[in-house]
Amino acid sequence: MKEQKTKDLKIYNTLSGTKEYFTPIHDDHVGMYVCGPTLYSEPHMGNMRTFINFDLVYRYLLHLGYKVKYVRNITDAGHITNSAGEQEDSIGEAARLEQLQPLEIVYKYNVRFQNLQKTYNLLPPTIEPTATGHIQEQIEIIEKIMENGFAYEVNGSVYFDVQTYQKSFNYGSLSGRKVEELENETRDLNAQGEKRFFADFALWKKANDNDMQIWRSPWGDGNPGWHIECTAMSTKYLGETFDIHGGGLDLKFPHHEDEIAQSCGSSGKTPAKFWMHANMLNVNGKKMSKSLGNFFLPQEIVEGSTALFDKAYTPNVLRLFMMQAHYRSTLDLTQDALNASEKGLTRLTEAMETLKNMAVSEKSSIDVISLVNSFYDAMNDDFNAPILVAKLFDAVKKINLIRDGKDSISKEDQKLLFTEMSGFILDVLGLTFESDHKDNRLNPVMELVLELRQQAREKKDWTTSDLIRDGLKKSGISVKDGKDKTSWQ
RNA sequence: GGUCUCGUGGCCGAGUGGCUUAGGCACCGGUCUGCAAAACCGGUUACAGCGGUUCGAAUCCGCUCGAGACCUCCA
Repeated sequence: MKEQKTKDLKIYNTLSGTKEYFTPIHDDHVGMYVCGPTLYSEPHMGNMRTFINFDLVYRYLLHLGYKVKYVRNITDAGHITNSAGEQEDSIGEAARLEQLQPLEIVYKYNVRFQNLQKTYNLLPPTIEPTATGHIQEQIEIIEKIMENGFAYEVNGSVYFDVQTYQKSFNYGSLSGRKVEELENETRDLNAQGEKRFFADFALWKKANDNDMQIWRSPWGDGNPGWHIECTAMSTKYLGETFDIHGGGLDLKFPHHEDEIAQSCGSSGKTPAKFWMHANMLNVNGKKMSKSLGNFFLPQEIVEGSTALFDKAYTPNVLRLFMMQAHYRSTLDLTQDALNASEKGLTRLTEAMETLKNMAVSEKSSIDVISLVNSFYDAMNDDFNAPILVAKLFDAVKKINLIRDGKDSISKEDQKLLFTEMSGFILDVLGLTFESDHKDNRLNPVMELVLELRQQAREKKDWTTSDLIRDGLKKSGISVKDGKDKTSWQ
């Protein structure tokens, strides 16, 4: 089934602005590069959304049977943020604030980031290369660009020469910008500094006196420009051209545009066939961002320690919530929406339990094949996870109807449906079916308490049974009387 | 100021020319239950406004209003 589904995958390509059928460059091998975090602080939930979305992409490609090489970089070298070199680099600034060395900062936040990946059930990329580990590769790419005449040195710094580049290539092809219009768009025209042209960007920046990270180069001591690390590392691990390049929408311009320029300027080739951009996570309609201060830390949400939410949510809830919106749409993070996903997750989980232990019939009254096909069709349409989730809930409704005897399912169909639903829920969406009852000491106690209540109920001693129920309620445990047995949560 | 995107029912959020009642949650009705909750089934509510194209538009075009993103570090 998967083989015939593989060729139907369509991906929205930012380069063309349309959905295109996806065919890997090398048979069933896929090369994917995604821009990772700059580790000057703990990644917030907005950052996580992008990583979760590309985790979905990675997981579905694997599910289809592709062999995927997934490279996601760690930016551990700070970059001077404007061309005049006035602002401190982000990592250096954090290092000063926390009175640590830059690599201590990076290491500290990398440990947290790795933990977050486990918490949110992100599959580890094939490689997570660091910028500081690839300074030499970056220098070599810069030298190639200079050899090709698309860069120039000024006073120990090297800049990409956009005007010369324009004669052979088209700067702005990804973001749909035109160089001649860019000048009018630029808000700050005073930041030209040493550059020949306002749109030129730094490939290498001469060290300042207060720089905490400095490397040697043919042009003297300094540090690499903002965009060159991605070009160096994607080239090293995936080659000059590879299948998919992903990142947050806010990196489209100038970061990804400059990556394309650097690749074309060095190898003459556009690096990726498909460019994918994940949209932003919003809070009250505004992009979650560090500078606005409207961010939640992924760990805080799980711990229930955010000021805006009055309770904790599991990583599963957050994942399902994000999967209910398409990766190219903005998504508003609200407590109501999280509550909705939380309830939905319970329903989905319980239906899977029902399906697993379901009584089967001779024949099916439902069309399992077309149900399963709808899962693939959803994901093949540019990874449309919200449609997939909707189809899964359609299946949930069927499962419940079968359980109630209003529909029936054959043994083969039951097995197929369970396998496919499990595959999509666990492997593709990355959810887990962990039990809520993790406390091994509490479990036997609750069993005992509920047994006592059951005995009271059998004696019609409602006073005692309600006393137990209400008492548990006060400690946050709700009792659910099912048809056969009583459960708790 | 420039470029671009979006505006769907109480909330989140799919859909992009003609039955999608998308889906989740909430709400209402029912089943179940000692009661309540839970669970399950069923149901209601929409396409920012105005105009145009079309046999037909939430979907295409124009205008108005509103929101957001990028142009500076950003996932």
